[in-house]
Amino acid sequence: MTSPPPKLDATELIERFRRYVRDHSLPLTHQREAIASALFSSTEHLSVEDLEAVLRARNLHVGKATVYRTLDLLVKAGLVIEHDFGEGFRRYEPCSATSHHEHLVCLECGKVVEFANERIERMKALIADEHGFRHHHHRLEIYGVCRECQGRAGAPTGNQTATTRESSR
Amino acid sequence: MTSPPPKLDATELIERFRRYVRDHSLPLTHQREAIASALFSSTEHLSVEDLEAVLRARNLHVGKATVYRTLDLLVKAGLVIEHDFGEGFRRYEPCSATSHHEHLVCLECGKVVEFANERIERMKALIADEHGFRHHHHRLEIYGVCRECQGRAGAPTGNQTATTRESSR
DNA sequence: GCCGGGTTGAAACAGATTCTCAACTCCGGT
DNA sequence: ACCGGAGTTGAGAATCTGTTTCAACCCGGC
Repeated sequence: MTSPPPKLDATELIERFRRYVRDHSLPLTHQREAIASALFSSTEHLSVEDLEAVLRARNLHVGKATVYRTLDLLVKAGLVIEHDFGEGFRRYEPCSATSHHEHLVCLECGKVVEFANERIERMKALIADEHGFRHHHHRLEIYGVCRECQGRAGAPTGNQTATTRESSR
Repeated sequence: MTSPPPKLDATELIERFRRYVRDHSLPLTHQREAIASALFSSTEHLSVEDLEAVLRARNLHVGKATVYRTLDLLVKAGLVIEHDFGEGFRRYEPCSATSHHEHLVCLECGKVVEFANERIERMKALIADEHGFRHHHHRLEIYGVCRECQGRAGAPTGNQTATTRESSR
């Protein structure tokens, strides 16, 4: 369909993390490596819960406080991007090679598709400018129903109501 | 800079709310009127905490459960829009006359400026289409520093305190 | 005024994230 | 290899937003 989103590979990201930690004279602990490696080895948008599952599957026990602290560190290091899709918790994504991208979120199955659009990018800078804002970052998410879920939902009109998967929060 | 965002005025909104409640054979309680009126009388994006402050200032005691329930009702009635600016809590805005708009958020002082852009609107529909999504709604926020805060910048110490209410989350 | 269903509010609860603090680990210097 | 101290860890408590519970109460039709 479009370009498959190419990520920096896990080892490269780990390498950068080691360098960051060293350059800031912080200790490089097993936990930090475990968390970074677990997150970098995924191309998904992981929640803390997801991440803990990965660690558990690798037979590693890491306290949640440490998970949160390390994620903050990774974000600060610029190696991980934090997302809030309005689910009531955050998701984390390894920093991808593609400069910047937006997200399409399926309301039925939760699938997240990434896309980039040069024109929207430019327009945002323009709008910020118009209003005298110094642009820092932005957030664009489109919520809808993906092709697969549309097929599955086939029924006539009034499913407008039935569609929502009503994330409690 | 562009069009000033004209809101439906408070009395009109209250009127619609009364109609909605009546048409759904729900009781019109004092609490509901108080909450609706407090919210409608503001043009800000109020948090629940803000709203409770307004009610307190009017010497009205309303339980928070009722505040949340009434806000849900107002959202369902289409008279109020719910926002999540990633602060860890939600904000509510009286439904404006301008069909749809996006938000510029100042990272320093928290000011929120609204804007609408037809072209971005169209582009979003297009992108959803491209990826086979049935567009439901979206969310676009641009974060930056407003003109006033830019001027104030450079200065060392924190007005940061006075302005932002620095949500921890 | 009576009745009954919907509403209210205080408090308990839930889920995500942060804080606390004693024990422990990393790592540079020896 | 050993020391020491600064930084980290983890279990649990605490916090924060938001929801649920449930007995008492109000609205509105009769």
